[in-house]
Amino acid sequence: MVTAPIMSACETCVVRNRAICSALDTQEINALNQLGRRRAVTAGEPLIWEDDDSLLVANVIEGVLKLTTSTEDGREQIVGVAYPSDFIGRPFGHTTKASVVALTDARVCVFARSDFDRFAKEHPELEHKLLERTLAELDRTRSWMMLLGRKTAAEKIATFLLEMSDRLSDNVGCQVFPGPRPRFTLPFSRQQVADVLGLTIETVSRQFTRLKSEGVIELPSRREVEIIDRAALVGQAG
Amino acid sequence: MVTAPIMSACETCVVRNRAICSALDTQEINALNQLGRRRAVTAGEPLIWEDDDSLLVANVIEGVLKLTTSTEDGREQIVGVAYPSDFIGRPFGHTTKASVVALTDARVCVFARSDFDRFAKEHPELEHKLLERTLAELDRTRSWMMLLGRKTAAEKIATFLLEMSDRLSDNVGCQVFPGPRPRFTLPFSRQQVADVLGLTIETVSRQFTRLKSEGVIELPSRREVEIIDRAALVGQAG
DNA sequence: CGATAACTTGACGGCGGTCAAGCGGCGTGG
DNA sequence: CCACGCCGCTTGACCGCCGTCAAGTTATCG
Repeated sequence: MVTAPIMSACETCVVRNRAICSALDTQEINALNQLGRRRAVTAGEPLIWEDDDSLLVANVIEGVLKLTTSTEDGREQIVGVAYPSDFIGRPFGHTTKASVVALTDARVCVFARSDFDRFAKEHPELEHKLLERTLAELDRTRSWMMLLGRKTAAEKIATFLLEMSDRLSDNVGCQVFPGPRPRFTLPFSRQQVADVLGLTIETVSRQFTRLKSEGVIELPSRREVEIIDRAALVGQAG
Repeated sequence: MVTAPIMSACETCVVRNRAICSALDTQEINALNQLGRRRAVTAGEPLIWEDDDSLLVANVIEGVLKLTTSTEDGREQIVGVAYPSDFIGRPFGHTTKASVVALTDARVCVFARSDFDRFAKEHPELEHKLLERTLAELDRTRSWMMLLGRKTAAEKIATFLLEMSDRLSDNVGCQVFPGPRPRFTLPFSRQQVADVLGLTIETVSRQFTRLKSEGVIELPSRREVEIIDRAALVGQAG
């Protein structure tokens, strides 16, 4: 029986060239591959718990996950959303303050934090990628603070739909006509949209209905959104 | 006349061992010193404008600065606060989406972004420090999202006062009795407190008055706060 | 086809925003 | 030293957005 050449799963990984792994050459990525393992997470399944010892870090290969914090009395706020090629977890010696739960079925590439920390310190190029990613995430998070602190429900919904349109079309890869597609499937339930925007489920529902009745969007099914009048959304986004 | 030994200003800098510079040895910091310059910023003076080309990055030596974003119609949200030893600005090729304005008279150590970027890539230890700092800032920002999205005005104010108490006592350096001091001077006006918490100035004022009348805090002057009943604040922080 | 969860819709009320007036501390100038 | 004016803050009255509570409707799955 002929054995295939030794080759890590990384080399055929769909996010090989987009995740922080892109900083590594073949030899390095094989070394990293030894430390990690692939793992499937089904929709709704948690990957990391709030106030966990944060033993895990991971790259998202496929699917969408939410990062949340909660108050003791059960109020929840989604503080981040991780898409394919995103990095999740908290390296370098701190406990996470966010839970990570899969929104869709997902595949991730997980590492023990201690292993990852050690490997990263020995590979500055990897750390540089991680730094760029973290800086970008901080930018995004800060613009979301503006939304949470100062925008009305209508503005929040409009901004959210525009962002989803951008984000989800990014993940399509190559489109014949570039730019956000007018139609997409939300990875969020109504309650989760509310948790992203700091609203209640009823307010989210009412705003969706309003936009539909104004002819700005169409709602083919519960999870699908089609943007009919993008300019109107931009106008309402504040 | 006897000349003093050549020595960069960095070596006597008060944040030498706390800022990201602590990653560098004497020779390296002298090289970095060649690239930067010290600058005084008076209270209210801007250092970086929103949507700027982000030509500057800086370390805070002394004072407090705010990072803000605004909507076109003038609503403002403070998305971050920089204290001594904090790093400000956006390295690695992106425009900032936040303005930076001094809240108190401040001294910073500024670099052209391009110079800093180049230097950082050649000094992985510096990048590592910057990464740790950015990760910590992201954690803080995310917990602030919880506050903005899900907490009531009373909870916001209580959380804010506790955070200020922690932050400002940190900067005292060595205290005989460790732990947050019960009294401090706010670097914020009422309007700025409102901009941090996503409230209006009137609501902030009313909440302060309420806490005072409940005997939880004392307000010796407009900018000073004394925490009388810390447990009550913790209880109200949600 | 029924059960269950997710969502929508309606009625109502309260938190916090808006508008407006009053207060007070501080700096300036007489 | 005191009078004045300004600016930041406080307080009050009112109201609207959005949260709460409840009922009705639609998808989904056994």
